[in-house]
Amino acid sequence: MAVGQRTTRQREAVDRVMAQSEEFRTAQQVHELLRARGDQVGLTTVYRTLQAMADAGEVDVLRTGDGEAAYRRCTSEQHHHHLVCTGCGRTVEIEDPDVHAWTQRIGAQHGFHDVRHDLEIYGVCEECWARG
Amino acid sequence: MAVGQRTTRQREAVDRVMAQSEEFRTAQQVHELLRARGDQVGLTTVYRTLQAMADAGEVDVLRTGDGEAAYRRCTSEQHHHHLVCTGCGRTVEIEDPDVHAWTQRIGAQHGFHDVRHDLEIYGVCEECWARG
DNA sequence: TTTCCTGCAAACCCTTTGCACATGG
DNA sequence: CCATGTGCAAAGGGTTTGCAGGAAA
Repeated sequence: MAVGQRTTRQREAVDRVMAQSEEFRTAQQVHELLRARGDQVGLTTVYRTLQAMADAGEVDVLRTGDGEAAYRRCTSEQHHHHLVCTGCGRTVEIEDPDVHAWTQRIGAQHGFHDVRHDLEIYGVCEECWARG
Repeated sequence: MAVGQRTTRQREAVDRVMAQSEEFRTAQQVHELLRARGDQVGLTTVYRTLQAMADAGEVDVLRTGDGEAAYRRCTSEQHHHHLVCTGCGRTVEIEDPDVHAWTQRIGAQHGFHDVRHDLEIYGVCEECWARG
């Protein structure tokens, strides 16, 4: 848990669900999973908790093709990107050997401070491609 | 214009706006730009036209961080990225020597087809930094 | 006890859809 | 003509917020 937050039944439940999988899940999916396992947590709280976790850097966020926010536990502290299938949403985590350093260099060259970047890679995975 | 579509004042207006810039714009921004230049086009029509253009492969689509769809004219020009100042919005165009090739390689390694990517670099430019 | 958290309901906001009218071909 | 496009208004759907009650510290 991030500092400055209280330990509540609801947050522990969300933590547990996020901890047990590496898949991206929307807030609604997390909420449904919680219901399924008997943890009663309000949808609002799920939204707020996931946002807090994202702010704290505990989970990654991305937007699905139809505009939903999807969250997934960070599996590596190291800077990385995601290769996302636009067909099924399957995601592969990609280590980033060079891009980060390159963007820092570019930013510095142009006198920019506090440089960061967003990189998402999209494609159609083998299965979805075969399926048509 | 894509085949099988009628040429209307509204579509020509949207085409014109999209043609004159390489920036990503949301439907609402396009609508506002049209109003500003005196082209009266309904927001609904802007949405429908941009979707049609996306289906026809005339524009690229991506989702912004807060879930809006953003559209940009497909450019056959060289692939490049933008270094954007989060203070004043100033943008520097950056040539991309390696990132594109790298993402293609990564996608292929994981069996992905039709691989593309979005990369935006953010920072605070010298002036904004000095200004505090 | 004080401060933060929760959850319901309602508000929000972008986007899509139903429908009657307008218009390109 | 008539198939397609347009625009208003209303519905959709995910997400956020106001607020009163509840729980952690």
